[in-house]
Amino acid sequence: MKLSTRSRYGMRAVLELAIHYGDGPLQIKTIAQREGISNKYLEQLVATLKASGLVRSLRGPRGGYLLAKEPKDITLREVFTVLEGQLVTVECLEHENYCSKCADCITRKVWTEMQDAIIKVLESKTLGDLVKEAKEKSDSTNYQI
Amino acid sequence: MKLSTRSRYGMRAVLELAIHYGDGPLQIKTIAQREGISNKYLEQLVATLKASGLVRSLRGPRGGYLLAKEPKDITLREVFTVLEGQLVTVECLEHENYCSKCADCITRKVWTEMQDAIIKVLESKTLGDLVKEAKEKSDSTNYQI
DNA sequence: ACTATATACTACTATTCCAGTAGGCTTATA
DNA sequence: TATAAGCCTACTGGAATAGTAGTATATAGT
Repeated sequence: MKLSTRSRYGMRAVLELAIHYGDGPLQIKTIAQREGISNKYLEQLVATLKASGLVRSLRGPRGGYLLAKEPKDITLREVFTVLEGQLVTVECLEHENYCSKCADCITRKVWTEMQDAIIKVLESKTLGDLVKEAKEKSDSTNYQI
Repeated sequence: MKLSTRSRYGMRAVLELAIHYGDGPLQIKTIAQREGISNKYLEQLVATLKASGLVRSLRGPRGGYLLAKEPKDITLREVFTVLEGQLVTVECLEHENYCSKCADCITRKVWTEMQDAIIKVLESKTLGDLVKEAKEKSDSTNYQI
């Protein structure tokens, strides 16, 4: 059960957009450089985010990407779901089929609880919260210098 | 983020062992048949479980597998960890490296919380609990018949 | 109008992991 | 000693991951 780079890179990129929310568009190459991610690969990830409506873009020189909503109005669950496809640990959680195996149904309940726990964490946080954390962090860093 | 069949099959197999704890060894083919899993594939999964010490085996005719401990003394976390390798969503949660990227560290904190939530769920349940659920379930089923 | 700079779109690819299959070897019981 | 179990190793098709590459398109500034 590992997170793919999709989720990790994607979440970081979105956080960058959130941190610079209100400063005009941010370009792929800027984010990619800053986060040490492949330019072209990130382009594809961001395309997914754009398709979902979470992010919008401006083409041409001085263009780039922006969050479509305020950071405080975007939960991590939204971002994660877009990046990771669906937040489903087992298929049968979605397709409500009849299930003949007893042990299967019991364990399925476990997976459901696991999934709910994940959702709860992601739902409880917005990009705004992360931005705040990031700001606090850089503040304390500056303090030490 | 999908569960592999390793975890799902493995957990179901272990639950079978737990349900029949005290009844002598249970054979691979029995479990595989009962759960609709490939015989040979399950054999490999159970081998992992045995290597971890969670399960022990008896060779020869009338042999099979048994839980090494009482169901009530085995948490789902133990089982899951053995099956899924490590319960790590991101590498850097383990390898405590210096991390130069700000957004990375912030998101990393999110992944940590997510992982902790998963662990909490799995740690709070033992195989004994699942056995109880399974028993209750089959009881109520019998009632209806 | 031209040019530079950005996104948009599509196709390809190497590598790894998943989910098995196959088959011979070893051990213990009846 | 036959046979029924686990033990061990190798192989394999297919899908997903993590990219790379190249071209098309839009637009801001000159």
